Amino acid sequence: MEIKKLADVFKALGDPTRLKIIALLNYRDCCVCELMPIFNVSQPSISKHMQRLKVTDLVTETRKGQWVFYSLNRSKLAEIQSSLENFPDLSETFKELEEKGLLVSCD
Amino acid sequence: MEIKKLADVFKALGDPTRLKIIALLNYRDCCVCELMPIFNVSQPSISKHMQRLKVTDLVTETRKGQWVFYSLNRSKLAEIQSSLENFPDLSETFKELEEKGLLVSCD
DNA sequence: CATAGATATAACCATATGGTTATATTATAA
DNA sequence: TTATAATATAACCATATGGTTATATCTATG
Repeated sequence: MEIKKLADVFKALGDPTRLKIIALLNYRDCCVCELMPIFNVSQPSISKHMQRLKVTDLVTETRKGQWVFYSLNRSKLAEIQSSLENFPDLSETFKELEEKGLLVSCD
Repeated sequence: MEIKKLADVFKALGDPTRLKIIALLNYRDCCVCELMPIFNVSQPSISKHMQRLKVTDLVTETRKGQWVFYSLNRSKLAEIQSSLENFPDLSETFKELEEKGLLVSCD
């Protein structure tokens, strides 16, 4: 995943409320009205968190009657996980710094 | 890791500059003056990013003469990784919701 | 000791974020 | 069709964030 996109996903994970929502969805799909009483926040607040998780592809939604159930996108989580051990190869960047004499040599 | 702390770490990862710094440190330890020319930002900006990565335990620092070299804390990364598949058990939360009749039953 | 280089900190500013209340929108039920 | 429940969106506000410039701190060197 490209760095900017990956940062957006980490930013989405970087909020205690959203992180707990993800832990809850890991247990079972939920709709907004179920999540509301867990967090002491308004309905629009939860709704906005869910949109944020949706646009970053961390959850998917399924309408069931008047409810919208959100599910954890486990494959996205797996993708994030692997991105933490497969960083982009930036050796080219260091080669350029080397050529420009911008690398510190000490010891 | 407790949710609030974990969110702080994800927040630290949730910035393109810091994420690229981490990818660079994955290749080799760096000091602030080496990172500066890579990003088109000021020295204090890089310095603040490094402090942020330091307080979240994502990097460690070692002074070598007038330079401070930052290293990636790989065990912290591993910890983050495992936190993405070991969420806290929140079944108790659902039990309470169940008792209060706050869970939606449909289908 | 005085100077210079590398890094950190302070103070400031524009934008992003996470909450709120008010108001759509959508789907079920009367 | 009208009323109600669930969700989404709009508009707003206080705080966090990421940048800046100016300045302090720390280390090596003349």
